[in-house]
Amino acid sequence: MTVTPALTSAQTTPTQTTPTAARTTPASGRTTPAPVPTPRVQTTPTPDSISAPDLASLAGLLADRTRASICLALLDGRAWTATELAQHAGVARSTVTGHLHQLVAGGLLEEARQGRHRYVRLSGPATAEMIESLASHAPLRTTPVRSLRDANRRRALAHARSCYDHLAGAVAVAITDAMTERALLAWDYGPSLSEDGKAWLRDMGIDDHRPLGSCRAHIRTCLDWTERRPHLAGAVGAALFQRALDAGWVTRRGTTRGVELTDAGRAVFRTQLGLSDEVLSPPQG
Amino acid sequence: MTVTPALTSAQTTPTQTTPTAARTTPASGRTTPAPVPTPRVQTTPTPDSISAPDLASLAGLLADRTRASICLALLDGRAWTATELAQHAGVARSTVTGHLHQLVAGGLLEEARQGRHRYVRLSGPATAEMIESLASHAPLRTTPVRSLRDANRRRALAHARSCYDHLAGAVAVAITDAMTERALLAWDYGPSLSEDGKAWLRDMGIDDHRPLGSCRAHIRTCLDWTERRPHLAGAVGAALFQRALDAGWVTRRGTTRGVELTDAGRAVFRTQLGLSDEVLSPPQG
DNA sequence: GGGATATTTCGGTGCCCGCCGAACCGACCG
DNA sequence: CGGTCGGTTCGGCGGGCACCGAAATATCCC
Repeated sequence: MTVTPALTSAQTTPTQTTPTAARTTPASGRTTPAPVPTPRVQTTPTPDSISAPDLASLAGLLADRTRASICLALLDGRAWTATELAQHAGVARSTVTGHLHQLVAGGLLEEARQGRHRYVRLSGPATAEMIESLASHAPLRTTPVRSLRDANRRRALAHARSCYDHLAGAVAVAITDAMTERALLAWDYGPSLSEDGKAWLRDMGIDDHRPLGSCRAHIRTCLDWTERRPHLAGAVGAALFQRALDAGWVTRRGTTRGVELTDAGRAVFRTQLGLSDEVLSPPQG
Repeated sequence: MTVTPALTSAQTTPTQTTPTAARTTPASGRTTPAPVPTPRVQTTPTPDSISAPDLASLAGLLADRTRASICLALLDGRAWTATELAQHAGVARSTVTGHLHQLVAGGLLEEARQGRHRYVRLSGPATAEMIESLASHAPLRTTPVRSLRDANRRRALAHARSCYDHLAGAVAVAITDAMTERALLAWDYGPSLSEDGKAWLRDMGIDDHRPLGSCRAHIRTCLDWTERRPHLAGAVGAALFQRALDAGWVTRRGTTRGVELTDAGRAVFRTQLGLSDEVLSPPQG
C-alpha cells in the first residue's frame, strides 16, 4: 500500500537533511546544548521502534503549485514528457526537471526513458486515487477562459475525457446515472454491482471475475470535476473504459486527455443504457 | 464535498499574495513588462471561468511536520486544546496557534470555544477520510521507543484504539476478518454487507437503514497503521463503534485515543464472531 | 479584585525552496 | 559530421514561512 520508491533508484530524497534529529528540540539548538539521548540499554520484548506515516513529506510533494499542476495533468493516465509538462505548468524546463526528480523519488511518479525523451506517469492506480481524493476536497480556484480555442477545448473536455484509467465528463456521469436507474448499480452501502449489473458487464464483453488488479477497490466512484457528481471508477470503471477503447466505442483525441464517442459507441450506449442523443453528441458540433 | 472555509470567517488565507496573477508570467517580471490581458469582450455562451481544484493549497496545509502531527493526532476523533497539541507536537504554544488558524481557515478543522479553552477537531468524516487516504500512502518514518511507559502505551494502542469515528487496532482487524469469514462482509467489488451481514447488524442493535450521514460512503475500509491490514470504516464502522460505546462493550481510556474492551465486550465478540481470547485480551496484562 | 492559566498578537530571525538562465550532455536527423 | 532538440546540472537570487520569546488579552478561581 505504501508508495515504494524502490523502482527507480536506491537513494531516497537525497537533499533532505536528516529531518528527525533536528526536530526533537524544536528549531534553534539553544535550549539543550548536549543531546545525550538517555542510553537506556534494555532488552525490549516489544519492537523497539515504531513507524508512523510521514504525512508531511508526502503532502509536501503536492504542496507546490507547479508540482500539483503536474500531478493533475498526469491524472489523465497518459505519459508526458518533461517539456510538455513545463509548457503546461508555465515554468522553465530546468524547473520541471527538479520537480520530476522529487516526485519520482517520492514514489508518486514512474519514469520511462526512450532515447532522448523522458516519459513520466503516475506510479499506479492507488496513487491516482490518492491524488484524486485530495483534489476532490480541495477548494476550487477559478481561472478565466482566455480564448475561444480555450473555451472549445474546455467544453470538449467537459463532455468526455479520461480520468486516469476510466472515463469522466458528462458522458461518464450519464452512464453512471443510467446504470443506477436500471438497478445495475446499487448504492446501499457504497457503490456495488447488482447481479443484473454483473450480467450486464458480461454482456458488454467484460468478464466480471476481478478485472485487473487484485487488492485494489474494485468499484468506487470518483467526483467529476466538471459535473460535481460521481462517476464510475475503480477496476470496474477501468475495465469498462478499456473495453470501450478496444471495441472502438470511444477514441482518444490525439495526444490529449480528450475522448470522443464514435457512432458505434453512441449506438451502444443508446441501446444498452438508453442514453439520450443530447448527452451522447459532442457539444454543438 | 469541497471544504468550506465559510464557517469561521469571511477572510480566507489573508497572507496569501494573489497567487493567480503573479504566476502567468512565471516569476520575475522581466519578460513581459506590460501584461495587457487581451481585452476580449465576447458574449460567451459557455461559462467564462472554469474552476480547477487548488491541490497545492490544500496539500500545503498538511506539508508541515507540525501541522501534519496535529492532524494525525486529531484523527482519533476527539477534540484537543491548543496546549495539548503544542505538547504533542513539541513546539511552542504560540506556534500552534498560528497553525490552528491556518487549518481552520482551510476548512480542515473546526473550533469550539469554551471559556478560555479552544477545542479543535477535524471538520468531518470526509476530512478524516482524506487525511487517512493520504496517510496510508505516506512512507513510514520509524521513531525509536523512548521509555518503558512509551512501549506500554504503544502496545495498548496497537491492541485497540479509536480511528476518528470507528475502531482500529488488532481487535478491529480481527472483527473485520471474522465478519469476512462468516460471510457477513463480501469483497467481490469492494467491501459490502451481505444480507446476513445486514441481519447481523440488526441483531447487534444497529439499524441498517443508512446509519448516519447520507452522501458519504457507507461502508469502506481503512488501512490499520499498526496491523497494515484493513479494518471496517465508513458509516457502518462508525455505527458499530458507537453501538459498542453505548452498550458498554468498550470504553475510552481516559482522554487518550486508547480503547479498552470490557468483559461484556469480550463476551459479545467471542460469542457473536468467535474471536479468540488471545486477540480480545489486552497485551500482557 | 487579584492571581493563575489559556490563548493570542507581534517583531524578528533564519532557513528552506522554487525559480531562472546559461552551460553542458546526449540523442536524433539530414 | 554539424545542426537541432530534449533533458540535465549549477550558481544565484528572492520570497515565503516556521519558529521563538515577550508582551498583551481573556477567562476562571478564590
